[in-house]
Amino acid sequence: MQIATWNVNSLKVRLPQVLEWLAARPELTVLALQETKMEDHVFPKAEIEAAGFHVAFVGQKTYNGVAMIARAPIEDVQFNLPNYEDPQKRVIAATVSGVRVVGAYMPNGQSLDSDKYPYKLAWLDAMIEYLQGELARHPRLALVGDYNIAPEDRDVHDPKAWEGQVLVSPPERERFQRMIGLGLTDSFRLFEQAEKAFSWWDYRAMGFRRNAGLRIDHVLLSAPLAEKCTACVIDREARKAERPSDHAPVVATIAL
DNA sequence: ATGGCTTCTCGTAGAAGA
Repeated sequence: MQIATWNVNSLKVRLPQVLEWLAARPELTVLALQETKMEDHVFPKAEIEAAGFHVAFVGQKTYNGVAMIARAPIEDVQFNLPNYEDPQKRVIAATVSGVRVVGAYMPNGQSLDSDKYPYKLAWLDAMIEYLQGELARHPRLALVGDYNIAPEDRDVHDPKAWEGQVLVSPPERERFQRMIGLGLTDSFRLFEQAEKAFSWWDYRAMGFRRNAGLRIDHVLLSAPLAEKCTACVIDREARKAERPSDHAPVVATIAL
């Protein structure tokens, strides 16, 4: 099976790209989307189902919003973190083909001196606590999405320039490592990868052309899945599209 | 690249993203 994640930065704008991308990947089992930026009553459910997919979603106007599109039924859907009261729609979890898939749009944090930074850290703490229970219930678990954390300096185009900034700060990275400590594996690092491999590039300053990016979108796998993972790739081609999202999809292949 | 795009909105400027 293949599990993918993609921050589409508005599904309204990106729906045609998403459907085209899925059509070109018949092996793809489930795709988690972030930043759909739409309320549920305007979500393009009918279009996605007409294309032959199952879909589940939760969103809000302007910000956040997550969804899951799959070729197999999407079962036992849960929205948001049950242990964290939050009006922001950032989490969708469901079982697809026997795998518990947790799709998350983790907070950005804005900057270290912003109110959004302590929110980010508290949110990540709640996610970690939630994952402990989920991993106990679901041995086959994938945590996918936009983490808004570049785990290591090699995930940053210019570590010196980014030092101490949000997305790379030690408290954020420590929380990423705590997720790893729960028994999850960063599937991307199971394999030899090109240097300077990123999943997000700034729209400004020719970020993509200069490869001035960050690797902040991840597919983390529990041990039974990591053992059977045969590939994890970032699809840079999607970032070359007309009107692209600033994020590229990440796809993990698991021999299940 | 020092914030230079892109998206959104009770819109036409400002906030937010990362």
